[in-house]
Amino acid sequence: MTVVSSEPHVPTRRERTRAATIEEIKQTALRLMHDQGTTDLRFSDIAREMGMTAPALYRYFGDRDELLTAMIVDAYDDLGDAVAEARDRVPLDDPTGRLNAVGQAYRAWARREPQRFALILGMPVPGYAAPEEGPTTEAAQRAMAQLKSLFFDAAELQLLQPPLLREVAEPLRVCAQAEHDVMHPDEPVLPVETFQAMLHCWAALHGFTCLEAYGHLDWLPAEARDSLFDASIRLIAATTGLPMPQA
Amino acid sequence: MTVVSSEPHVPTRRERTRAATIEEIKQTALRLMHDQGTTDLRFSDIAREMGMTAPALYRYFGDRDELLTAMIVDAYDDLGDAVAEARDRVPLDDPTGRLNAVGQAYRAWARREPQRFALILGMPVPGYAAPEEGPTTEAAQRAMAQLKSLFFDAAELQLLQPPLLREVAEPLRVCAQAEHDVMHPDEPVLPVETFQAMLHCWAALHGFTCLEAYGHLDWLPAEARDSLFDASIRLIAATTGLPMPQA
DNA sequence: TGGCTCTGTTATGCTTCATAACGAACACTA
DNA sequence: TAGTGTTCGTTATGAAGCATAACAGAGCCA
Repeated sequence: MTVVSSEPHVPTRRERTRAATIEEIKQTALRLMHDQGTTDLRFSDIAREMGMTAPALYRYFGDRDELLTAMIVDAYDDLGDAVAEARDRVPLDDPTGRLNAVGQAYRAWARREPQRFALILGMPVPGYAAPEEGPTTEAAQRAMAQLKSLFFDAAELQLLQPPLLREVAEPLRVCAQAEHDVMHPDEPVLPVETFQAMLHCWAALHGFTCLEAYGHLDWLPAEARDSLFDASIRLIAATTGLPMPQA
Repeated sequence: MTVVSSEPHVPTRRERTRAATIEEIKQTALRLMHDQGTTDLRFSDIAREMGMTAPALYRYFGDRDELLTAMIVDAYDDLGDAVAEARDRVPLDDPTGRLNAVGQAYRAWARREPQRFALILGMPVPGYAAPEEGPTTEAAQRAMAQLKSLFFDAAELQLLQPPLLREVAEPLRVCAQAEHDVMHPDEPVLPVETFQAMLHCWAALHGFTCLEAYGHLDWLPAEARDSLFDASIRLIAATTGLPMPQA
């Protein structure tokens, strides 16, 4: 029980297998969600799939909600990673290209895993009460920071033109300042109108993504949806003051 | 069983009470969803609330999905009505004001009834399979037409400037034409770039609404959210080519 | 009044979440 | 190598939900 070694924590064999089981549970739950196409998950199904009985899972997650919380955190992290990776594949001095990459990654992730997308950014799962101030909000902030940093980098390189809408109402103005002080005190302060435009950008991107991921754009053929998305990204770039590609 | 009267259908007493019961079931389900804050609904709860036993409900809805379908249709209709009513309160010659009214109505409805909003425009409820080609898609199209008609009216009055983005990729172009021919063959044809902008408009509006309704903007104080929404509406108006208010 | 339908009931079966009680494997210590 | 406590899994049990079956009373009509 007492850790004597000087290393932070040498995982014992038991801890390793335990961690592996936890991971397997989450993976199995993920696969089941994906297969069945719902955000619903049953302990019995997971256990059956793993060749175990349902009560055994309670050794690892005290509750159905606890498993859900873990999966929500994972999903946020995964989405954030996907976005960050796509963004960083485009050079810093091409912020519009980076925005496009971020948008495409966001969209692709949601289409690839609509259930996880619904889990984190949709309506809370029936019967699930998110832990207050818990790890989920942290994970959400981490993911959101990936989008913000795009604008920070662009601002630093002087690549940000004024956005389409210059006026910012007072409540949002003070709030932007507060948000900056709390979340990014070390970053240079972003123009308020850019902050406003950025939120609009997120909303527009998110809206398209939701509609598509949940099938509400199925009446459009795939290529038309792609065209529309491209157009939306260009509109978003224009409204936020990112340099337009050629045209 | 055979209807002999010349009137389309004189509802007999039994039919009236039956319809009333169906209505009460839906109302009760709605209230429970609202109270519990989920899209989950249990026959047992509804029955208990109505002073009945659960199996009795199967006389009115053969299935939990059947009840859900009915509620989805109602929700679409209700949303469509709310949007149309708000829109028509603003004169025809002020399309930007009408857009604002539509946006506010959409947003207000979603905030007032996040569960119903999730029901129709969110991820399908766990275990619910929407009937193919059923009444839900019709209801959805009716609701969506309320937004479109705003643009039709504006176009008819020559109040539509070219949108911010003129280029429209080929796949979307042909698709817009087809959509028009199928859905609104009698209306004058809308410029393709306006069609594109309109979809972007819907997505942006929907994105903000989703984020707010599901609590992902709770870190912003209410007045800041209002400001942001106003700004978004103005941005949307600008991108779609609607005349900007004063500025 | 007799007969039919409609509407509700109780009884039943299956499935899930969740807990309790128990047993076997493991790791560590003497 | 044998002993001991922890960990992990099992079966057993209970409560609740969906759904169906079988049955009983009320309404309507000849």
